[in-house]
Amino acid sequence: MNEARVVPDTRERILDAAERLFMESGYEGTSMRLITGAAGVNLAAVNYHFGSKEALLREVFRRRLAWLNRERLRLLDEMEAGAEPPKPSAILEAFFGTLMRMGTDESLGGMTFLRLLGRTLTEPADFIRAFFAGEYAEVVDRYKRALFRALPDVPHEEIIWRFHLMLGAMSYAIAGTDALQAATGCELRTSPDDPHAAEHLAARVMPFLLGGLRAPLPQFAVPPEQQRTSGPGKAA
Amino acid sequence: MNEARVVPDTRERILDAAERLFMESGYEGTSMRLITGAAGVNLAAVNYHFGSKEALLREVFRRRLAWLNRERLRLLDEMEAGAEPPKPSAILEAFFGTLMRMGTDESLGGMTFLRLLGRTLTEPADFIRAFFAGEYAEVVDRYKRALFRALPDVPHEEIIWRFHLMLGAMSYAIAGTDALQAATGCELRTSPDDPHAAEHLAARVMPFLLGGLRAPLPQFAVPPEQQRTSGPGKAA
DNA sequence: ATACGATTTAAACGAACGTTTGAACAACAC
DNA sequence: GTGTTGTTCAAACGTTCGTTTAAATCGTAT
Repeated sequence: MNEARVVPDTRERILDAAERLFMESGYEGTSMRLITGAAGVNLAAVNYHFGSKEALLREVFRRRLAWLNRERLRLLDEMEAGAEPPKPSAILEAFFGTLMRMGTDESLGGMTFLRLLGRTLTEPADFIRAFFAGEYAEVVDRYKRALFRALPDVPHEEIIWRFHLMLGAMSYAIAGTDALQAATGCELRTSPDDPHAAEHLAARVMPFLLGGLRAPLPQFAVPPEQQRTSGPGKAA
Repeated sequence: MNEARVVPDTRERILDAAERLFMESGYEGTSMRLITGAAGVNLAAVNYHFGSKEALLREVFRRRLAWLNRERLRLLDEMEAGAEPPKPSAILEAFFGTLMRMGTDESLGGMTFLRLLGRTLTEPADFIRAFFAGEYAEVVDRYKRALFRALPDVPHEEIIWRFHLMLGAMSYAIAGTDALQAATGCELRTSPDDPHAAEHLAARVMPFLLGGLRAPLPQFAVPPEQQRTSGPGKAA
């Protein structure tokens, strides 16, 4: 038979094990033998089902990002169908709130996937960066343009900068690899075990992000690419 | 002879090459043969001069962090010697501004080290996290307590959270590994080639960080560990 | 029962990894 | 000169890596 078989859970077992191990030790730090060992399958199973280790990583993310991308676009479509363009806070809530909601839903990967995502976004391997660029392109472009519309007085370049800064704060927070945690002696509880980790995160992070986005603009000359040359002052 | 020799630059050549290559490809992604090849020295030189690859990474950082830690403590000492405790903005300027100033000074590593630092802070390897915890412990503790004093109405836990979030935004920004850059089509120019990259960074990032630090506190119950139970409202 | 495609298995592949070795080489002390 | 000490070098060490192979096994349709 060729399709629609009662697929044995080998594929899923591999994906689950890889998701957890990649999160714990990174891509290069996790060997195929560790993955297949943890999944309880034969070493050759990864190459049979996915083709290569790189393809496995891509599939680990595709499985989760499909939902994330769809949900983010759906929320934005919904907001933009309204009478007036959405406010910055609503845009951030849709973009980052959706992400953090994944942390509470185990069927979407839970905190394990959240931490994996945060850590992998900073992996230097070329194929990883290329993969994310492709996976994120549409969603990021849509949200970027929504922010342009919501903040008409802020130069586009500044908005892009702050979008990246928000993403950085978010990635770092959910990654929880913070080398400073041990230094400060304060556990920030973003562990995959805490059932309320995602709620804590959201309540903690969202005000910070909004505060950063709406901070006064920097002093120096703004490239006059747009309407008014907003000097120092509230960005929103 | 046993000391004060006319040390050949082998050690420094290795450190410089390792700094650049670790920045480009990460710790696990950079082989000893690549490092020694780029430095123009023999493969065995690393083990002879440093002992192991792990020890090499530690030395790459120790060489730069010595100055960074000293300067950060000096500025804090200076501020705290004054009549009244330093304001949050001054604390952040000392902590993050010092970091960014390294990016302009090639003798301190320049943008290459800045990017390396940003990327390595998220490496999952245990020995890396343990090393940073030790290197940062004193400085982070001092600055943390300075922020407690500067923001007496904000719960300690909230300050620690925002300190980590600022660090995340900063790390991500200086790392410049942003997978989203390719997606947004906007080059954020944090490349080691741009001589003004560090100034751009500082002007861009500092207002964002301050805005985040001073954002309204989250709604939910504040642990009554301190004086007044500040509900939602400006944090500073 | 037989045939066949899909999957699993044990074993091996060549390549690359970090590290070690022991000889060669340099600079200085006596 | 000889001896000593710090450094470089080519070569090899044993291990682990991702991947491939070919036989064995399973489930089902004929």
